Amino acid sequence: MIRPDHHKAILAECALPAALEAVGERWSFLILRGAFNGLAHFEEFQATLGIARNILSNRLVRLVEHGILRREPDSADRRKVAYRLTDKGRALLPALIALRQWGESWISGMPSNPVLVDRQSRRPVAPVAVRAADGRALQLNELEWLDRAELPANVRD
Amino acid sequence: MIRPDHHKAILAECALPAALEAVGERWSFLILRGAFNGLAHFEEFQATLGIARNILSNRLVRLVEHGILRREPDSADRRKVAYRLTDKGRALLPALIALRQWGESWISGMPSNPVLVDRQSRRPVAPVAVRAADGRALQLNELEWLDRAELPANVRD
DNA sequence: TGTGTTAAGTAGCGTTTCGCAACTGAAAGG
DNA sequence: CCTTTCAGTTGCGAAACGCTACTTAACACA
Repeated sequence: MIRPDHHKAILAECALPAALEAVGERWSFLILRGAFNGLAHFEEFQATLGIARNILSNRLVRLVEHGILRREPDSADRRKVAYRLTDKGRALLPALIALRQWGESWISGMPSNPVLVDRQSRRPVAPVAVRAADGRALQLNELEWLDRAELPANVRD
Repeated sequence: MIRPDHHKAILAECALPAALEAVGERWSFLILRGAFNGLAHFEEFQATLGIARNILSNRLVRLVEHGILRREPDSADRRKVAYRLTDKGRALLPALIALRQWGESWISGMPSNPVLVDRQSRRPVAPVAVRAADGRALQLNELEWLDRAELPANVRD
């Protein structure tokens, strides 16, 4: 158990605030969802999401600054600019899917469209879960928060 | 592949906007992280997170309205109120951990504290990943977005 | 070469949300 | 009583958001 007087110090060492600073704004996740679904151009995002143009502009700049999207001008048509996911951006898929699945289960109550499927089986992906190193899905009562200093030394890094 | 003219209609059927409406505000995830770490009282959240009191008050009300936290007055000391995670709130753990792990890998570059460990092995949990129904972790190139209508009928629901 | 259209923004302006600090009110505690 | 604690609320300035209109550069084609 974590001692109450250490909560503040401990929670400051968490990467969650840093992550939220990059993608925590209202539209960021929706822009990323669009990108995962193949949107790439300013006008595509704008028309699809219905986001205000100045906000979209601002979010795209910020996502590029954070290295989540890459801004690549089209050499064939120099009016066009494509915003594409970087590896860093693609790495957000589990978080995005986890959030979407939560919405399906606990808010909308129905499966979203489009469905993310495994290309081989063409079946929907499994629910995103927290798992042990060996792959077992873990419930909350099988989990525990541990101060890093209390970790067995061999797994500390 | 999804036809461009259907993007708007299709993305409207997604549960992500609904999820973000519930937990997409700036402090919501940090409040939840606090709750997962055992915080329960107004003053605890306020002192630990350094959030403005009016914002905290507003967020707690909203999270309770969404059924993510439960507001339970303390029968022994009637000044005190405990905010505790509901099942709906607890179900957000995978999304929260996925986001935190992304921050560790791509922003802070170091493991966060406290560490979430499997109680049995006392080792950190595995990276949250998108997996096939059989448990295989899937890369982005093994995934595909499919319109629900194109799903094999036997797995459509 | 002029005319119209498209892509990607920018600018102006009102509304909403955020954040700080000070205040309130009820309930312990001594 | 008198003080402290807990959980908020209020007032007000600053920042973010959203709508609409405007701009700028680059095609397209006659």
